[in-house]
Amino acid sequence: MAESKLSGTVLLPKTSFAMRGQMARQEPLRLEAWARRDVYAKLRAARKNAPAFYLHDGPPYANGNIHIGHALNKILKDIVVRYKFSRGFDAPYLPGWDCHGLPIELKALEGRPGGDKLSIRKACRAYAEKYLSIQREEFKRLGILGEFENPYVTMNPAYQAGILEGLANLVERGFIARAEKPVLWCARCRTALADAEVEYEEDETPAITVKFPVDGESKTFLLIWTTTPWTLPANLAVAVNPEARYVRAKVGGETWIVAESRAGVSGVPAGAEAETLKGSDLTSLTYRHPFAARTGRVFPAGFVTLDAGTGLVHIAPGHGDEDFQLGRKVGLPTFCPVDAAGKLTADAGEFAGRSVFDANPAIIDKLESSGSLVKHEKMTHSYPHCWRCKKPVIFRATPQWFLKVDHEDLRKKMLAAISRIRWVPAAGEKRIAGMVESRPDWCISRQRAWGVPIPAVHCESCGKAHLRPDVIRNLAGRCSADPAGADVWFSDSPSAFLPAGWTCPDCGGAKFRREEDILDVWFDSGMSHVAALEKRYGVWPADLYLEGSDQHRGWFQLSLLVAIALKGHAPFRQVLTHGFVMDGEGRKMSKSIGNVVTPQEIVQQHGADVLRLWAASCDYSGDVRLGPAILAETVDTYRRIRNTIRFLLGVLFDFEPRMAIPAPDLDPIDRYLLGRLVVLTRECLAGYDDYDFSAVSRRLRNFCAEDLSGFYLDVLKDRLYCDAADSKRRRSSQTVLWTACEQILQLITPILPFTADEAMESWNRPDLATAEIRPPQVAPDEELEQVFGHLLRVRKDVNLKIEECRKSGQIGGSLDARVSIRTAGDEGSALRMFESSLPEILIVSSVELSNSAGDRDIRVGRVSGEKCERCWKYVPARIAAPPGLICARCAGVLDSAPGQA
RNA sequence: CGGCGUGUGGCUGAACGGUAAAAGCGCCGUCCUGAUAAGGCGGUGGGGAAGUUUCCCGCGUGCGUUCGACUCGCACCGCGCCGACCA
Repeated sequence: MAESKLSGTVLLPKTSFAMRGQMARQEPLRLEAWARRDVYAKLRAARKNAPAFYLHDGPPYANGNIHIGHALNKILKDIVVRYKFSRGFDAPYLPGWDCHGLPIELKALEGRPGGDKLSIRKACRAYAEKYLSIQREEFKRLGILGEFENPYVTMNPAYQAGILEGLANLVERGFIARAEKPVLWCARCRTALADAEVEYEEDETPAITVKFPVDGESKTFLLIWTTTPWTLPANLAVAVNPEARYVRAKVGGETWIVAESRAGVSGVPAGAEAETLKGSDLTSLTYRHPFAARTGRVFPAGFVTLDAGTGLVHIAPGHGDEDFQLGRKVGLPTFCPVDAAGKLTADAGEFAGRSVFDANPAIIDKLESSGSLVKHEKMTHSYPHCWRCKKPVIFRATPQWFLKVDHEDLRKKMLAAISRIRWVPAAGEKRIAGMVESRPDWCISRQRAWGVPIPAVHCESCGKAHLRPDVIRNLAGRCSADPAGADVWFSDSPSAFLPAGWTCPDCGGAKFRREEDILDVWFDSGMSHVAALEKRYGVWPADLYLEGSDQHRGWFQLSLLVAIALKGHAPFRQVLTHGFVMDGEGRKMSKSIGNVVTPQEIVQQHGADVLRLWAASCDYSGDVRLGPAILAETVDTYRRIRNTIRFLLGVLFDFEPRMAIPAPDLDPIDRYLLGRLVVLTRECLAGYDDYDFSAVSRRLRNFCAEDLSGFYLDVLKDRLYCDAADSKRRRSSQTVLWTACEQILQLITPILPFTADEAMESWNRPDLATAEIRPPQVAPDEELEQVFGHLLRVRKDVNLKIEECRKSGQIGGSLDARVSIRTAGDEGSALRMFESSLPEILIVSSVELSNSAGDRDIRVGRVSGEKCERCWKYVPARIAAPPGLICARCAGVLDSAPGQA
């Protein structure tokens, strides 16, 4: 057993860094250690006077467990934050949560339909708190670094105060106005409904075609069609498609105007004499309302289609969204003669007092008797119903608070600001600009319970609503002081917030009712740059916003809107967006398909670092994919990187910086690798700076696989294992390996913080965790790179020949090989320069080099001689050095250090 | 239906308008057993003649611009995000 004794003289890698990390189990322990050491605070302290980089967090909604999209988003953010720290920035990360809003209110309401506003709000708060805690733990488990113990929370009184202060400033500047807008309304529940609160069911309704007499032309009528006769009392106009073809058809002594393609179904007999014209030809006409004493006009509207009805659309701005939009565009009032109970009001004339659905037959009768009714049919179609009481809902205009997008040129200023922001990817600019251009005024009020109140007061005598900055600020002040926060608006009387003795400036009234509406949740989160970032850090604007691409319409836009209105500047300098997570085939993840991948299961199975590596590997500029195959690949990549680190740590077990060889004295192959390392670092830093993390992770993986495992480390094994421990050759390599290990650990830290930390711990290098990354300071050596270019090409071809030899059974391992190379030119001189190192570089036992007149020629055969029992190379003659027969080099090593091991 | 994106081998993904399938992974074969639940080396798109040397087709589909198109333009299809779904 001579060999086993000789094995003891070989310097094999030694490390406590395990080959398999068991990350799912190890990471939680590491998290505890981070919490104990408070690494986030340490990092911040280490960068106390450094330039800062503020990534401002977009608050997730505190509802449900986190999904893979949350994980992608937070991991990308954490990579940025950790990278910025490693480049010497102070990069605070203040996570936030969005807590108000309908989904939570609906959840909290489940199983407890009753309750007053304050008790509903209490239940909502408890619900949001619960999920905030759950999500916080889930985010922390991913290794996200930040102020998780003191996040910004939109339902916290201090934040609510921030929202209100912002609102007060907007009111003061004249951005907030009250106007009517149609909303989905349940007459039974007497409340506005959100889109999420309606369900569509098949319903039977009347469908009538009605004649509107044209002004100034006798016996000429516009034919309109509707399924909601009760909206006719609110009719103020008719819309036509300006591009469509219409006809004036002669029908029994009358002229009916209708879309050409709809004439038949609208009651025009086939073959009727007809004159065709364009929709735009109709837009100057006026008509008399069929039963109300007023006239209306015909307007062009792109939304008019010809797949139903007559091609002429009855417009009631108080009862339909498109009607409302058109009405606003052309200056029609928002006429809504329907009250909260769904009853027609006095403005509806003879139909006053009837509920809208009862009014239908009465109105049809009236039209019938006045000869205005052309057709009366029944129709079934899907119609919205209240999800609660299951009754059909109506569209009804009610007063709402708006933020005026064109006040003080806000829209123009937004567009100007958009062009000055760095959008990553660049397409984001076009996307958000298009949305801003076409966005309507922002309706900021919601008729719900769970949110920040809009502290307006209504005069009891004249009904006028007053939204006053001083009242808002009073409430803000109360919020800051009272743990109940904005609840005080609902628990206290409105006069408590008014100046003493204040009376209604319109009518002198002294009694006031409080506004019950709350703010849209987008107002909450859109204010975060002041209510969180600026309040907490005194910093404004943020350097970076980083969210999913859906936020172009959401958070990015509304934050921008609020910021430009308040401050005239964008709240961010750069905006980065990522796509959505699809399954392995690029399909949307859905429960019904069963292709949902959760971050929880990946973390549990493979650890957070694998999930982070996946996030870092994908090209997030579009949608990204995640499925079993992709996950398996990520796991393999992780292992490759991990094992390379493990080997580096292993071969550095007996090295310390004091043993380092000065740069000029390094062995050429070590200098070569150092050069590669410089390139690696530069490219990785450039990748990080461009937010191209997939380039970074690919570059790191390739470096580990190709430069290190495939070449450098493989070549080095002989000298690291078999040379004398403190030989210059060995120390030279270790000098560079040391640097390589440092660099790699620092470069992977943003992506694989758990693994990097584990390695630093095993290496006893806690200093690396807070150190800045710097490329090794070495001058590029082009000559050396060229020479190694030649060597690597030759090596490739030698390997091909070796493989042939192996296939034919002549040799097994490459050390069984003897290589002869005939070559010339630059390659020849490069090889000659390294002649004595060629066996090592090629990992063979002997190399003969000769000049070639023509093409390069490589031959490989079985080496003769005897195998050294220590280093396994073949030599002409072995030396007897108990316990075995070894080569001269090995004998020398054992002589100088007999106890080596 | 509209706006904005996106589409390259089994997977992740490269490619100034100029030789496509870079590189990696996976897979297959093989060596090693001193990185060992590791590591090295080699091979690996489809179809057709054919056989170790050539030829044809292949960057979602189809047109177009060009001497030349993965790259530019148009249309269509698939997928995704955001909206509009109505009188």
